[in-house]
Amino acid sequence: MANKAKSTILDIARLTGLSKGTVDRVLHNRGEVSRKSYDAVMKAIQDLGYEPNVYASMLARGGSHLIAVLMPEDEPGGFWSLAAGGMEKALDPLASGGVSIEHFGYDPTDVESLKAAARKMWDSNPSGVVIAPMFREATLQITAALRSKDIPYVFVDTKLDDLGYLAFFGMPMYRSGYLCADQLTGGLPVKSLLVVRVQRDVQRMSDPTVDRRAGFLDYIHEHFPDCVVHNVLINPADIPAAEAALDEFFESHPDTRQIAMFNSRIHLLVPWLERHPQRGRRVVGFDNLEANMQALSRGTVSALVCQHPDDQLALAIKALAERIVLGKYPARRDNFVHMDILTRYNVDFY
Amino acid sequence: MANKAKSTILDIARLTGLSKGTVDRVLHNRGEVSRKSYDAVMKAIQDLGYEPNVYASMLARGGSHLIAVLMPEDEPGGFWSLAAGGMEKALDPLASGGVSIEHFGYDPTDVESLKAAARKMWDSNPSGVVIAPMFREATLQITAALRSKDIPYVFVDTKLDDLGYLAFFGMPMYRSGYLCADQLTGGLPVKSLLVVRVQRDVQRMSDPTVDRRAGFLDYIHEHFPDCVVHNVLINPADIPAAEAALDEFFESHPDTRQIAMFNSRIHLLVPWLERHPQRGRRVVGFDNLEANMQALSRGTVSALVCQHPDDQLALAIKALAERIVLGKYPARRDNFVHMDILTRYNVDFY
DNA sequence: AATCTTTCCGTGAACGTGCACGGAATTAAA
DNA sequence: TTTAATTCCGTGCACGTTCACGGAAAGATT
Repeated sequence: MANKAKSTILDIARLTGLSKGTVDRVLHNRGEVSRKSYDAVMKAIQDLGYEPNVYASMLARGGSHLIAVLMPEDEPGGFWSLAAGGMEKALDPLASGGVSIEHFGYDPTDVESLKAAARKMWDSNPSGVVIAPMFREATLQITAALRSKDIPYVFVDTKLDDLGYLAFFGMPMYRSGYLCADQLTGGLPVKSLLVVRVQRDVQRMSDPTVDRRAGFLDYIHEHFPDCVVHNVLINPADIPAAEAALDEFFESHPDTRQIAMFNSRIHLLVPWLERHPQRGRRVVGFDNLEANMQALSRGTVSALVCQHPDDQLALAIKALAERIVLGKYPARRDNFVHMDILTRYNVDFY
Repeated sequence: MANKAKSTILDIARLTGLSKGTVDRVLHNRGEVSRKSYDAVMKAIQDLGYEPNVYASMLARGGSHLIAVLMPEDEPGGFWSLAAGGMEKALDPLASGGVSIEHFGYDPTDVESLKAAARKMWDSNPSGVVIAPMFREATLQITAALRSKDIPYVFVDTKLDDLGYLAFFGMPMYRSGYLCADQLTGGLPVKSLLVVRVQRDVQRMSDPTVDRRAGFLDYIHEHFPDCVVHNVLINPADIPAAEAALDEFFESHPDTRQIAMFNSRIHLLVPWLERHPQRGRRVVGFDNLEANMQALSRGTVSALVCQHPDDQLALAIKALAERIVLGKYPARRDNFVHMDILTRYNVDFY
């Protein structure tokens, strides 16, 4: 911006009477330079409006920056598999070459597998790490270690009460619950509705959907104080039992027309829903999993609120890459992706 | 992918017994190389799985690629101003340095201004051009000239019946009308509704909203054949007259509750709407203009269907940059951005 | 056979930065 | 004063491409 003719490291050297070696040292502040020279170079950088040439830099360094992704792994078509797709997206052809990405997956229900993944991650000697935290304590240990080695890390999906993170990319969970309730009711009074929830393990994992649930309930209570919110708990591993629970519920509440789920597994209900069609029913779930979108276009599901986990991951990686390669800090530390509403009429273009 | 150790231009030279100069010539196929050598080099490229090093390439070329954007210009906060924001977005820090962008604006109601802008554009000697076409004939002349100079161009927003374009980024107009109708009615039967339309100039400009209107009407006729669709024509330059027209309409149709507009100017109706509140009214418009979003969060407008013109432009520029810098062709030629539904409950995170 | 074209190809200097190496300048220790 | 340690700094090669320049080889023309 300052000078039209892009100034180089050599210009700074000439201007200060130093050599490019010294300039290089202050640019990467790795010491071995006197206070006087340091100040002179800094001033020259300001005056000339110097900006490093990324291409020359990348070329000289010979690439090889590793960004590690520490993220749960699930079945193909699942939420985390969808998110994993964002890694390719981030490897934009123009930006690639210099950075590579490695995915260290772990079982979201098993702390030990996280620790194992973290060890492997550690061995790969990454320049930056993306973390989707599931277990608070274990993750805090990891981030502490990263901080002590000055390795930047960004959170995705869930944020921990940790202060050293470079950035966070996620969804505004409370608001997403609010939005979900609005989509479910269409803004029209409802007497009773059903929320299907998944039984959580006893382990104290971080569960972001509690905020979503709060937003949902607040909307209902604010708009329709008389509405009764029923709950049915299911176990994803035991579908027959889950369907039996639904049968039982609708036996005693045949008039309930609205069904919501707060995680990405609404597709689990689809077979049952399609065997039990109901006039005027509305079903709202979350996230653009392939199975969910199919149910959407068949009309079984009315709407999906999407947070695009792949975009979140891609943005996280990009922020990390900019930090590592250019030393640039993200504009905002906490970034909330926008919530998209998917219906059968706009699902085709996803 | 083929070889782990990234192969270079020099590897190819050694393998073929030629020199890097020759290899370079076939890589950019600018002739001056015998058939035999050409084939040999091509084979070696295949065998080694050679991929050019973008950084070295950019560095050597010394940057300075110009992408010209030939796009209408309107008032601040207008549709095209929003789109223009995508230019910055495209200048991703990691990708920048090599390409610069220049915007050549024109008056969307004046063919002559397009021609003038095209001349300026031509003088800037661009390596690629993004075009948002408004006038068919004049634009076809421009693209013909571009083709004769082998300058790639991509269409944005509207596509012309032109075969030489590199890519197109736009919205599925017909489907967006369909979606709009669904959002307006909520899927529930409606007896009558109002469409507010803008008087078009007589000039034969390309007007993509006719497709949108078709999609809208088809939805209505398919779902609610008894519904009457009323039209009110307004002139954006004469708001008082427009409001008078609305007064007149609702005088004779007091029961009509749903209002739609097919372009981005729904905000023009907002003052009138807020002076004439009506219980149970639904208003649906298009595009995330600042004024529209404010009306949304106040509840005056019920929903907006957004096509993110800025993203379209950013994607277009990116595709062009990849073509110019890397010689890479986009995966798909016709790209439809997804349609986002905005309500007052998810507008905050845009 | 000599000269002139034409076609093809190799050479070498940039591009701007990173980094290892060694050496100068300064200060401390003898 | 000499030597050793320390702090600071300059030199020069490497990274993989691009491109202008000049020249060899082959063919065409006398």
